Parts: sequence; structure tokens; C-alpha cells
Amino acid sequence: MTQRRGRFPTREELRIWRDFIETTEALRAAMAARLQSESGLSTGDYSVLLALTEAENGRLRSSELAATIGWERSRLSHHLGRMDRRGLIRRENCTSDNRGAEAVLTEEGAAAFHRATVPHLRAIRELFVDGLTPAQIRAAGDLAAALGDHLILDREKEENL
Amino acid sequence: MTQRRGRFPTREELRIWRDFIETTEALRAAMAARLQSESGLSTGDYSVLLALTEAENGRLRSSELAATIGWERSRLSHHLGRMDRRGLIRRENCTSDNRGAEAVLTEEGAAAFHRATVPHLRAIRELFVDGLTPAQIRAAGDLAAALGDHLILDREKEENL
DNA sequence: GGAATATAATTGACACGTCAATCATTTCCG
DNA sequence: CGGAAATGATTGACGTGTCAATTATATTCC
Repeated sequence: MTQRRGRFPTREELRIWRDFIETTEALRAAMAARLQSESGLSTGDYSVLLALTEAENGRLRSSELAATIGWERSRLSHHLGRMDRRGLIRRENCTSDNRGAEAVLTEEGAAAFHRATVPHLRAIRELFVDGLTPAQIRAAGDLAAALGDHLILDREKEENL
Repeated sequence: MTQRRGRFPTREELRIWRDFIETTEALRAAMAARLQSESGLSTGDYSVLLALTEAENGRLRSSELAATIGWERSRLSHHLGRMDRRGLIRRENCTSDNRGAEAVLTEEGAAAFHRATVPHLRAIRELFVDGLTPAQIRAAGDLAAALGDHLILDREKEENL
């Protein structure tokens, strides 16, 4: 086998890269559109509502919420502002740490999440599961694990310059 | 084997879905960040510049450009506006159809694209190719094809309601 | 105790994407 | 020919994401 590492991608690798990134992007957009039209929620809303629903008392510190769903703090801050305006959550001050803030699920937020759940699960099946064989689904999990691990390694390398 | 189709995703399918969508999103973001920091271009800029570079005379009708890179018209229009402001392209009227517009690659745009190419190819190798085995790369191409075909079918079903 | 530092969160500026509305021109066809 | 419909493209409004700067409170340590 010829040397590969350290060289530019081959034509075939490039083709696969483009296909892969464009298709996953289209999949993301399709799912976002489904969720929006069926439930009036964005995927961001859904992530936040899911995390709060699973949290004790439907409330979480901002930073914990950010960690749970893997968002940057400022992104979450902007998003909570929008969700607050729509009445899906409300913000409260944290009693134990006056710097902190808590996001609290409202009745309306809980209701919106429950209305969204079934259609969203159906969309995951229709757009993702139904399009793949069981072997391909396993391959998708495998790929995600490999790419994710590799991204982390790459980030660490970056930081230790 | 038990009946699957028409049911909600299993726990395992759901885990893989989340892993897959989050990881591909992280990959997209990492690539965008690399391109931005190394070349001062967004991935959108890169797509547009690539299409124009490969086009005859470095110019394309707006609608053809949109079709080439698979964008909606209004998205392209906004993006060309931003690229125009930065001097990467300029707009000209189409002589054969007065409704039409052409996007033309500028010297500056061509130069920016050439500066970006090598680092971008390197990033594709480092973030994608190097993280996967050859079999996994084939699996990625396979997945993209299957998901893409399925998305198209789903869209058609949607339209023929 | 109190200054230096670290941490929690928000804000503002700006790029990006989508949708619906709009405008100009061309094509279709009676 | 001439008006209706189709086409090419732009625009405005708004939600979203990132980065850098800012604000407020806690912690550290002399």
C-alpha cells in the first residue's frame, strides 16, 4: 500500500468529503424544518427543553445547561433570551451564587416539548433510521465515534502549541 | 427479526442519531473555523470562489451558480452582497437577459481562493481523512449516498401530498 | 481586610440562512 | 399586439451562531 498520511486527499476522498458534509448538512436542515413546521420549535429549543425536562424540578444553572447540551455560554445566553421572550422558559437568580442564573421550564415550555416529542421521534425515524440498513446505522455510530475522538485529539494538539 | 419500520427509534438508534448529528455538526464547525482563521474565508465564500474559478472566464449567472453549489437564490444573493462588499467578486448585468445578473471573480477573489486551497485541503485531510480508516471512509461515502437518496424520496413524497 | 484574579453570565456587533414579499423583465398565448 | 403568468434576482425581517468586550460576584492569598 502506498503512503497516505501527510498527503493531500485523493480525488475519491475529496468527493466523499463533499458528499458527506453536504448530505449531513441537508439532513440537519431537513430535521430543523420538520421540527419547526410540526411543533414551532427550533432544534435549539428542543435541546434546551429536553435538558430542562430531564433535570430536577425543570431547572438548571446556565452553565450546567450549557455543559449538558454542549453549547458555548454566549450562545446559550442569546438563546435563553429568545426562549424567555416566547415564554418557553424563565430566568431566575441562583440563590447559592449570586453571579449565577437558572433557567426554569415554564408550563408553556413543558407543553410545547410534549407536543413536539412524538413528531420529532417520528422524523428521526423517517429521515434517518428508515433510510439506512441496520449495518449502516451501526456504521454511522462507528463513524461518529471515530470522528469525534479525532476532533478532540486535534483540538488538544491545537491547544498545546 | 422483529418488526421495525413504522415504530419509534430504539434507544440505541436514538443514541446513534444524536452522536451522528452532533459530531457532523462539530466537524462542520471545526472546518469553518480552520478556513476562517487560516484564510479569512467562510465555507460559503470558498464554495462560491471554487465554482467561479472553475467556470469559464471566472463568471457565472447567479442562477447557475446557485444550482452549481446547491443554494437557494436568496441565500446566494445575500452572500454575493457580502462578498461584493469585500471585493471578492463583483456583479454585472447579464447582456442576454436583462433580468439576469452575473457574478464575476475579481483578482482579489482569485488570489484569496488560491491562498486558501492548500490549507483547506490539508484541513480536510487532518480533520476527516486522518481520523478514519479506509473502510470507514468508504462507509462515509456509502452513508452519504443512502441518506441523500432517502432525503430526496422524502421530499418528493412531501410534495405530492 | 483588600487588591488581584477567576468565574458566571450577558451584551453588542456582525456573519449567516430562511421565508415571504417585491420588482423588473420575459414569455406565453388569445 | 397586449395583458397574464412565469422567471431572475433582490430585499427586509427575523432567528441563529461566534467573537470580543463587559459586568458582577466569588475566591485567593498576601
